[in-house]
Amino acid sequence: MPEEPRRQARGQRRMVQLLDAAAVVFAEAGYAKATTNAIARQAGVSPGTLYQFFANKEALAEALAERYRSELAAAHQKAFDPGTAQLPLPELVDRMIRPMVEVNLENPGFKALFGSGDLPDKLTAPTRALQKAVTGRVAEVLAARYPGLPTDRLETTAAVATQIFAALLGTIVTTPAAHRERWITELNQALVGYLTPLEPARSGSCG
Amino acid sequence: MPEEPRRQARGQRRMVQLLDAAAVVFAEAGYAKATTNAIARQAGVSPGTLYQFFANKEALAEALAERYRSELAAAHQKAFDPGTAQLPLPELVDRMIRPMVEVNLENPGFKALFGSGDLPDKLTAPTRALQKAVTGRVAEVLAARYPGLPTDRLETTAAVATQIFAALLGTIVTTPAAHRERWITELNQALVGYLTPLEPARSGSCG
DNA sequence: GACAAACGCGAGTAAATGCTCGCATTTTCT
DNA sequence: AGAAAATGCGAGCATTTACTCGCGTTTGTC
Repeated sequence: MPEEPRRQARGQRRMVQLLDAAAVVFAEAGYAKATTNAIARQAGVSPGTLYQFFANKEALAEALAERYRSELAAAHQKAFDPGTAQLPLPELVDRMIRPMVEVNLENPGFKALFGSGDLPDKLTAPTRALQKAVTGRVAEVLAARYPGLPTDRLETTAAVATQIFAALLGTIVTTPAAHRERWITELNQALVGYLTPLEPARSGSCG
Repeated sequence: MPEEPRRQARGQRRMVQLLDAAAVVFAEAGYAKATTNAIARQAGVSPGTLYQFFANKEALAEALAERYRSELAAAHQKAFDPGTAQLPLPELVDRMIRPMVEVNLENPGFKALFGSGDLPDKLTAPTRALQKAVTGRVAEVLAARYPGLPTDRLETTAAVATQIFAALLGTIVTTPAAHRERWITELNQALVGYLTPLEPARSGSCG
């Protein structure tokens, strides 16, 4: 197999440019209907140039998914001081939700790679990686808050919470900003409702 | 536009056969990657024959969605005696969930038309119709249980509940039957948790 | 400056795919 | 029986699309 060429500064910039273009086109058309020619055009580049940097459409999607993965990790790291896990549940959930919604609003292509279930088998890999990264984060937080929870129960809960999140994400990001808060509240309530049974009984709750 | 020919019994059977085949192929490949030639082959029929009965791929999907819509309605009608709405919340949710899961298990193509977000714009119509039918059912039940709820709040709640359901449906139907119950329980808990705040306070709950 | 490697182009290709068309067979109607 | 309508076939068309290739330009290194 041909080895990766040693990239020049110009090439690195082109790659960023192409990923940006891919994000736009994926967001507009979805992965399946997005064409590599359209991505090249969006980047102001010829199809040949695109293939100088990415072996195929799948590799492009993979690289884009990797970018999102790292942006997500950064956003979460910024939102989690140590001690966050001890906050009241609604606030904890809020702190997990907001950064992810923001990443989604800033990166239009995210949903196309994260949410959709109708992708060709080959793309399952990058998508699964994204989902797994998110689920992993959620699991960490749950583990910090509920130290007594058995591992398998924890993983199940994290998976369900992530899927609920993914389900409402589409509605949230496609809603005009004016009414967006309403759906975020709704998502918050759904997650809080799902997680509340795990909370230890609060003293004084029946004052 | 050419009017629909008067179908013979043979033709009606072919249409059923083609819808069955479409369901299988959609389920295996997803809508986008499913080819009409493959559907015809699956039905043991030539491509020309397929187009004798369905104007195009979209019309095929539409007819399939309509079939699912009616199966769903039948399943729900069977599950709802009058008075069901007054059951304890977990049981009510269970009664809503089970028939839909069953319909999904019996109809492999359902998820491909119901769940996926990456569909071409044209298919948005049948998909939306399916989602709307389900959401409508949910809204009816919620209206019966919570008569005081304002309409917009009711619709929002129904939409969210439906999306949560759709999100976990994929996991449920792809899980081997042995572990399926576990995920159904999880879905139940998520929905109960989300809806509990709407319940009127139970007397004696702090006995 | 000279050489190689990376970059860039865009017409072109092979394969896939939704769909058509001419023609043959079967069913329905009178 | 005979006409008309419905059903059936499958080679093949028109289009799309991921990807290639030959060749020219720019960049980095000595």
